[in-house]
Amino acid sequence: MISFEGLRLEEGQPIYQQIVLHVKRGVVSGAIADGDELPSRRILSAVLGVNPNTVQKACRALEEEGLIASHAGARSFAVVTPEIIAACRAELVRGGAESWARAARGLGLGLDEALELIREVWDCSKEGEEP
Amino acid sequence: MISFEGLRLEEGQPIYQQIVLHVKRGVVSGAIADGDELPSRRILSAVLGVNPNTVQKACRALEEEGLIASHAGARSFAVVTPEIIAACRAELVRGGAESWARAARGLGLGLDEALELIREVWDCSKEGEEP
DNA sequence: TAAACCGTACTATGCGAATAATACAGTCGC
DNA sequence: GCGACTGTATTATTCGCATAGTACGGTTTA
Repeated sequence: MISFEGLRLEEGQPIYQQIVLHVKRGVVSGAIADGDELPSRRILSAVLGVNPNTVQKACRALEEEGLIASHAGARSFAVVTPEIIAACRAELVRGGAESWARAARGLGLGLDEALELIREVWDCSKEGEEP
Repeated sequence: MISFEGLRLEEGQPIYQQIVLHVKRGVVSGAIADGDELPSRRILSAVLGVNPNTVQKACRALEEEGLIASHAGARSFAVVTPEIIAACRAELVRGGAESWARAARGLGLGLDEALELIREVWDCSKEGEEP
């Protein structure tokens, strides 16, 4: 069963996108394997404290991207292939790195400064991680 | 006069926040100096192709943060102090670095992999820069 | 088979962002 | 002083996100 315990909803971004992102992170980190079952729409919405329609919207998006498969009437389950893992990894890590690098360059940072900054905040980012 | 030529509006984020971000980037990169005049709300809204109220909302936010000063009836101008530059720099670069580092760690990357990824996308981010 | 669960769809409502169209008062240059 | 500009405020409308409630048909399982 796919876990949504670590999902902390934040405002400023659509909830259904945060749910999609949580699944993609799980796929990339290996927490979600091929064939893993999703909680039902109703149960997941109760767990997250959001509306079932919001969960359904996220599931619809996930199915359109091929990350889950839904048989009307039965539980949905994850579809994880090496191609999907690679696609999610590229989207999540590399996409974020590119946008940050572009921003840093636009702000006048050099490569060495950027690398040093990452080194600094890397240790900082260790604090506050869940056990 | 503060330039907004390089501002390319994207959907998915409130326009007024993008305007605020553009000004902060200009302050950090040195493109905006203390006392620089802003285009009028009406002219800027025409240039960006958005509603004057949206520009006004951005200007209101900028004034509340102390980045611009507005005398009712006269042109607004930028207020750039070393403290403001430091604050903007911290908010823009370090904030982005922290969030990306946290995401990369959550995805199972190590520091060395993260640094290597930044090195890769750094060259990639050079392409597509405006002259 | 029948109850309990599942995915899916639909309409209605509230809210914030953005748009649109004004209106008013203060400042500047002639 | 006067006209052209400025910042500021107001109301109404549209759109996407989230909520709320309900309904239908398929699947599972006891």
